[in-house]
Amino acid sequence: MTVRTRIAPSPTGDPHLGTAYVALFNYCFARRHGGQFILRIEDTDQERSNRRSEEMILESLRWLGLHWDEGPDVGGPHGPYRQSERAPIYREHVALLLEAGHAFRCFCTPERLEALRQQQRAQNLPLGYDGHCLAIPVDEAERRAAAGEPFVVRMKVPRSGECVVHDCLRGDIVFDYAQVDMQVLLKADGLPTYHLANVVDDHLMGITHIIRGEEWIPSAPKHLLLYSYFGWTAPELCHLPLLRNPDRSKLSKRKNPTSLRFFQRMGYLPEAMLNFLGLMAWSMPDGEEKFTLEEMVRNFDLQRISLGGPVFDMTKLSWLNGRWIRENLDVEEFARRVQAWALNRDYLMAIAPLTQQRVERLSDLGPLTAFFFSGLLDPTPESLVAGKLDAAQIRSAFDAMLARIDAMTVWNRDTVEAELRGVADELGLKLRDMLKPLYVAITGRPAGVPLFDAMAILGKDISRARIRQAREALEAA
RNA sequence: GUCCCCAUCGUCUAACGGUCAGGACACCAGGCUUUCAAUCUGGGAACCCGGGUUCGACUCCCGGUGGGGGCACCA
Repeated sequence: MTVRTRIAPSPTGDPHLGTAYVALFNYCFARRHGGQFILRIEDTDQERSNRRSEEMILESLRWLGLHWDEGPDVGGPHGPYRQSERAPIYREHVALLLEAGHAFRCFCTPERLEALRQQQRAQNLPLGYDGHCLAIPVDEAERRAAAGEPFVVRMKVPRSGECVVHDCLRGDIVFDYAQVDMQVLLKADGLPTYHLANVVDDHLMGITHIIRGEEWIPSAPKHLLLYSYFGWTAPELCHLPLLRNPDRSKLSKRKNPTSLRFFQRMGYLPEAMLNFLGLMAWSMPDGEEKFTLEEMVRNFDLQRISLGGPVFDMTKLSWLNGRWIRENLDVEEFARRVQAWALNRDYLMAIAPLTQQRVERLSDLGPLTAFFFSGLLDPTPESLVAGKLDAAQIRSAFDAMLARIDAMTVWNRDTVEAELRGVADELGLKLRDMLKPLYVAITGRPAGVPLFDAMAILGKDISRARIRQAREALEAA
């Protein structure tokens, strides 16, 4: 049996560091055992999934050099590799479960379910479906469904007994079935939920080892139950510890930069990123900290994973990145990397129109545009509070901006302007007053090229990180 | 609240019953260097607590505490 692993990102936002981390381990495990590594897009959430996000995720994983053997872009014998294109497959499988009595139609309204949850919460009961629609006779359920009444399909779960989940790192984990929810498998829109799609696809795609984040442990019993309902052998399960923020909570974009694009814009090398991710929860047998992807593959062993959730420490990443720059690039290659990073024609052409009118000598360009070629700026509190607003006002303005920026999917001059005007209105501030500290946060100086254009060019990730850093500078003051 | 997972320097980790608990980042002090880096040398810094098991526990078991995650028609 050849080993097959997969990374299955959901295209609902920026390419996440955690995706790269899990992908790396899946990649290494598959390669180490001469197997295949598959990329599958989990876009069953019609509301949140979007193509742009999918493109960015693929782009970032390619940038890192984690090549997949099968995927939506390269195809393969088990396609399609995009779940939204597999709807008929899931419906067939749901029909199988329904027929075998392993699943049932549920006509409960979202309102009823919400009320149920509230009641359970109030009484400190475990949350979960109460089995209301289990009582509906099958022929009646079929009639109502045929008549066009909206419904979902839920899986049946034994009301007693226990389920043993074998995790290859933790050993056996025991759950009472009583605490496993009767999960929705097929949503009212006809698309499957993660739980169903994931099981069906992993089986059909021949996945032998599921290496995923620890957050999935609690739903493993549902997955195992589904495998047994279908009469399939379940893959090996291996749950990786979650990457953490410095405060030890699960790594999140609210607290830290998590977008792979951010790290790219910051000037980290893909080799160093991968190397550092390989240092998260894993170590080389000889303790060596600097290694290539190939070396990691050659030495990879799941048993060397440590289970405490690692804090992602950007300072150490920077040190490692420095080593890669110094030790692995000759001057020629270093120059090429820099050029590809920001001294390329596209980037310069975006900046040129903003600067031409503002220089008297070409040499004025340096100070005027330094912030375009920088990472984080580390502004002082004094420089930020130079305008009409006081520190507290600026802080809340920054908070409001960050909230809006997080929600933005389209990033350009006009959308940035619109959102920032929105923030000023929301806070009852004059745009001009609010923009002054923002200008310093983004460019590090009191004046220069137009702000909205600068933010558009810098991109969402760096812009957001600079605002967050400025906000923190004021906090400390 | 409830279920589950986890627990070594501030951080990433090594150790898989017998080590003065090792390395790395960061920090501090020196050396080298025209500056700054880089680099070299040195330093401080950890086995969460309490019970067992054992001749012997960081290592195994139990309890506590602490941290984290899950509890959606999101993944």
